[in-house]
Amino acid sequence: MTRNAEKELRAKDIRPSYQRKRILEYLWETKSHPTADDIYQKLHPEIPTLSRTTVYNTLRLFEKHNIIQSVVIESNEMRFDGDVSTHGHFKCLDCQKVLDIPVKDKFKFDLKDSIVMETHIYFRGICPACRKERI
Amino acid sequence: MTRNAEKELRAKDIRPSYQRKRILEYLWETKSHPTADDIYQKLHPEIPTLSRTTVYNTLRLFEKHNIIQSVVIESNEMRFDGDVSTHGHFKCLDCQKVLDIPVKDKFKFDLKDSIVMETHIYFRGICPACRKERI
DNA sequence: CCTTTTTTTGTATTCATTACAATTTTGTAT
DNA sequence: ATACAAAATTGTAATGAATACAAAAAAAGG
Ligand SMILES: [Mn+2]
Ligand SMILES: [Mn+2]
Ligand SMILES: [Zn+2]
Ligand SMILES: [Zn+2]
Repeated sequence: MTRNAEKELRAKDIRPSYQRKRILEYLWETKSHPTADDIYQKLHPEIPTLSRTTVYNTLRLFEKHNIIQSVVIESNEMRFDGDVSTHGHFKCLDCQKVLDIPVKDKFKFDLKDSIVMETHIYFRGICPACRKERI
Repeated sequence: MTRNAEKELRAKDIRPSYQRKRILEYLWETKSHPTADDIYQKLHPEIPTLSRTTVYNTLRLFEKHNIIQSVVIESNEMRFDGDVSTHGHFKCLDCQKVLDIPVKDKFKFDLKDSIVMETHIYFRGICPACRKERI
């Protein structure tokens, strides 16, 4: 099942420009949780006129429409995720990668008097690959 | 039970200067999860010579020694917490306050191949007080 | 005292993000 | 196709939290 960026953008009343389509497609195909600049660096060769501002604008637009979500772990880098389902993240302090962590939704918090709009769970530590390398 | 900042700093081999003591005491007595600048604004009248740099330096030093923890919810504001126990946070999108949320540690994630050093859980939404005001 | 080490301070710098205005592209009607 | 209006993109300037740096002040140990 391969998703259609153009259709999904139209469904949200967002004009499917080439830049927007490629940014969305890239977020769908990567699991690296890239920063805005990562996305710019990746797409710039393919779209030579691409501007960083467009990347930032597009990401903000997509997030507002719940097409993507931002992942904030370090205060100096906002990462983006094409998977908007509630799931956790693991940031490796060694290789700096951010990995997905499945979250069992059994886990319920007692926030009865609040309105919860977003749930964020993340861990920091050493990922399996880096742990092995340490022997 | 009122904690002694001077003693606890000495125990970690950190010289208990007046600035350091007051920053730590303030983080213990407030539950607001202040930013570095909040702390500066609060203590500046009492310590007229206080520098923002000292606040930043001190917070970084304290975090490295696990005396405090930083709470990152928005990518443009690092907040600080004198409570280093694992607990969740709730950021109200209305009044902008960050509240503590008790986290039952029954909740276990299957991260068997990783080394987990930090666990962070936070929510975004509308806090009980703001919800009431909305009638 | 004097000397060395540590801490604090003010200023300069960095860098991710946002603001803004000009240019380009797209959509629609003539 | 052409003309015009609306929307998207772009480059540059501005913002602001955090850090780097070096000088000044304070503390420690004789
Ligand atoms: Mn993810
Ligand atoms: Mn807290
Ligand atoms: Zn790793
Ligand atoms: Zn509120």
